[in-house]
Amino acid sequence: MTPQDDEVDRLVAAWRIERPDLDVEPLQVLSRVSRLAKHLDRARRAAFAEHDLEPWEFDVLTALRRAGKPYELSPGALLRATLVTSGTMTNRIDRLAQAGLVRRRPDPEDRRGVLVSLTDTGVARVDAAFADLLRRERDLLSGLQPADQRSLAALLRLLLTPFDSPQ
Amino acid sequence: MTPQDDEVDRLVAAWRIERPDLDVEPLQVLSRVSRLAKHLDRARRAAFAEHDLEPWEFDVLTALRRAGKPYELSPGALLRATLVTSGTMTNRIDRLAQAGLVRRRPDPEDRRGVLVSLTDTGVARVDAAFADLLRRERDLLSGLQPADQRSLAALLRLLLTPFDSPQ
DNA sequence: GAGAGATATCTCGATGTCAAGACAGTAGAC
DNA sequence: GTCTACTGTCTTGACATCGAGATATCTCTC
Repeated sequence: MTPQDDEVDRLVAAWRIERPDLDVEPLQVLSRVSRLAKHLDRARRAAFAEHDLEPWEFDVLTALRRAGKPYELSPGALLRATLVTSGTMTNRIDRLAQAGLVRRRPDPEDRRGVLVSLTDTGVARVDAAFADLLRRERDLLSGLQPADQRSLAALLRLLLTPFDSPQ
Repeated sequence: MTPQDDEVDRLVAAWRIERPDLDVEPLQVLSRVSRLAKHLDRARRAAFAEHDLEPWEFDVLTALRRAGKPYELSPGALLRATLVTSGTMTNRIDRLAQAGLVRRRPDPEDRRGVLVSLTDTGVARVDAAFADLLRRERDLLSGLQPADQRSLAALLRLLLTPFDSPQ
């Protein structure tokens, strides 16, 4: 009934020997978050490959899709949604437009601004990829009871709130 | 007593409106993991900047430090510890060696192999940066009771085990 | 002991990201 | 109205990463 050790257990054990003077307890949570994210990235990449999408393309397209009709947001809104810098977002939009998945037009209300919207092809692609992603994510979570999933989500939310709520 | 909403709550709510046909529950856990990892990366970058270290440098140095005296591992062991590709690891070792933080020598037991070890400077730098990182991570976790931290770690371990235990 | 396949490391080209700064346009204070 | 500070987007150059493939060595089988 003892749970199986993972890499982080080994890592923490090693630190306890090498630096017995330090309290390495925080690693139990935060190293797991980082490592899990890295594994998730790989799983996502594999899932999207079947739909001819890169993870970065998917991130932008889903942000637009979630916005609802007419599936249109400013680059600024997109970079806040995806946690990348403005230079990165410009580059992403350029390539998505070139691939025919999004369209750019000047913002009629703010002449500095631009509005980016999904094309029909873009909507279709992101819908298919998203359904597929959810299938795979459900699979990754299948080791957890529904109640455990909810506790996990709640605890993670506590950690995330300080980052997400400005100030 | 209702917990504060975070970005992921907003994201999930948006999906429920746009795609009511899909069960987006998995996002509650996995999107939080990804977003948290992204925020963590930034926090780590800031912490290491004070010690003149990049996150990738820190990752390699800590792997060696954890190995214990004589702080020596093969590039292969290092890339398994850090989840990067072999080309990346070669590049990292090159630059760390150039910075005087590690040393490379041929493996006397396997002529294909190489052994990488920390220099004294390397040990000192990683020890200082690690102590600092732990301080900051403890701070990030201060919103959680110790018992909650343990549950969170245990739940994350369950998700991580399938990735870490080969097969 | 010869051959086949596995392993360890490195090389190279392509690419996505970031940081800093440029530029145009907006908005608030006086 | 004008000035100043701010905002939104884009440009540029540097750089870390990946993936595929090259090379050398080891190991197992026969």
